[in-house]
Amino acid sequence: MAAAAKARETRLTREGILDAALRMVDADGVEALSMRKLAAELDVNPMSLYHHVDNKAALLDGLTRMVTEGARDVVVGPGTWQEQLFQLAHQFRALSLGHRNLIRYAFSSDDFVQRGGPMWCSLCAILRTAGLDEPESERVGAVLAALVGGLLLTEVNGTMRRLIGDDDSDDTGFSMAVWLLIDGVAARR
Amino acid sequence: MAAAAKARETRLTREGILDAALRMVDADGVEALSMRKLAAELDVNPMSLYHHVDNKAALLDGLTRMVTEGARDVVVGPGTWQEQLFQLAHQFRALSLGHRNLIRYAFSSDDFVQRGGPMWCSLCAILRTAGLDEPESERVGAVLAALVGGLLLTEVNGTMRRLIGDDDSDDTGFSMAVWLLIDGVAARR
DNA sequence: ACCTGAACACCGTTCAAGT
DNA sequence: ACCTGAACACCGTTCAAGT
Repeated sequence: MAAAAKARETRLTREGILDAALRMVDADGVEALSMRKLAAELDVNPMSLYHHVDNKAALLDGLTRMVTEGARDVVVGPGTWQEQLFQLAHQFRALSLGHRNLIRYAFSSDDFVQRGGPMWCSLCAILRTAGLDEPESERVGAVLAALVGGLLLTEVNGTMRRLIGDDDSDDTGFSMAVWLLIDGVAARR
Repeated sequence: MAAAAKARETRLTREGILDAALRMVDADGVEALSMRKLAAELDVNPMSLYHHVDNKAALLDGLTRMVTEGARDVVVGPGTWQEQLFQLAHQFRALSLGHRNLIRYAFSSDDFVQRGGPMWCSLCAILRTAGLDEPESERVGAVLAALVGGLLLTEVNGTMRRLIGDDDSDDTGFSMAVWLLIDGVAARR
């Protein structure tokens, strides 16, 4: 109704929808997100959403796209390739922990780790400075991306915490895993 | 109705429900499983299911329990600890690929890899024969269980296939990852 | 162009009633 | 003890109507 529209400070927008949806997912998980509750949150008719988003699947896709965009500009400082790899992994960890519920969902579907995506590229770059040749660094980069991706899931879904007692602040399990990977890479040089 | 009950060769049973549910999940994924469709498949009133299963969540839980039970009796032949680790990983891979849809769901929730579970125990045993002492083999075992669990998810959700071209029959990506892990373990001895 | 209400085809689950 | 039908409170989404 016009009253509600006027009550909102601004017109309904795709960005506003995504923001509200992400807040809901962060708070209560993907399964708690419904088009109808989202509309209620925005004080809007459920059907209004469909003017800005194709459907619920597209909405969730937009959400993961939005969050993984944040990985586009992770940057590692100077240091040995081991230190760089360690830093990189921890940056991705921090990013993932910021939106655990969404990451958990996104990674169980298949498009979280992307060939040519930020994670994959950063890995390959570091591997080349480690002394791996071009084709080998591509192969190892892909394998490592998969391994780190899987590792991140064990962080966001609580497996790591259950197995090691690892926590958002205590990252011993995660760090151990990353060092193990680094040693594995070292054996390939 | 009595006719339907008589038409069924046997009375409705928890096991029969789980079997049918697993078939549906294997065929079309967890999201395609509904209590109502499952009941239709079994030629039964939807509500009859609730006499054998608490609710849908319990049903899915029972399903994962059923499938992961299969891991209870994986066995590795003789050989070096490296070969044994390699074998073990591949057995879990085969097990996972047999029920990709369910595994994908189970692992995005948090109770797929269990401390003291079959995967974790087998890993620890092998690690001790590799020469790691008791506490170290526990730590490394947990980390490795998380890593292999994550790796398996990249197999069932198609990430590995996308990154490497790995397939059910072609396991180059998976094998590379496992060897990298093995080398990482070797560095810890 | 954007928003809305009514409607459709689904869900999981409770509860009282049947056998 | 097991099964059932009706009912409740939800879903996502389409479509015709409003501004």
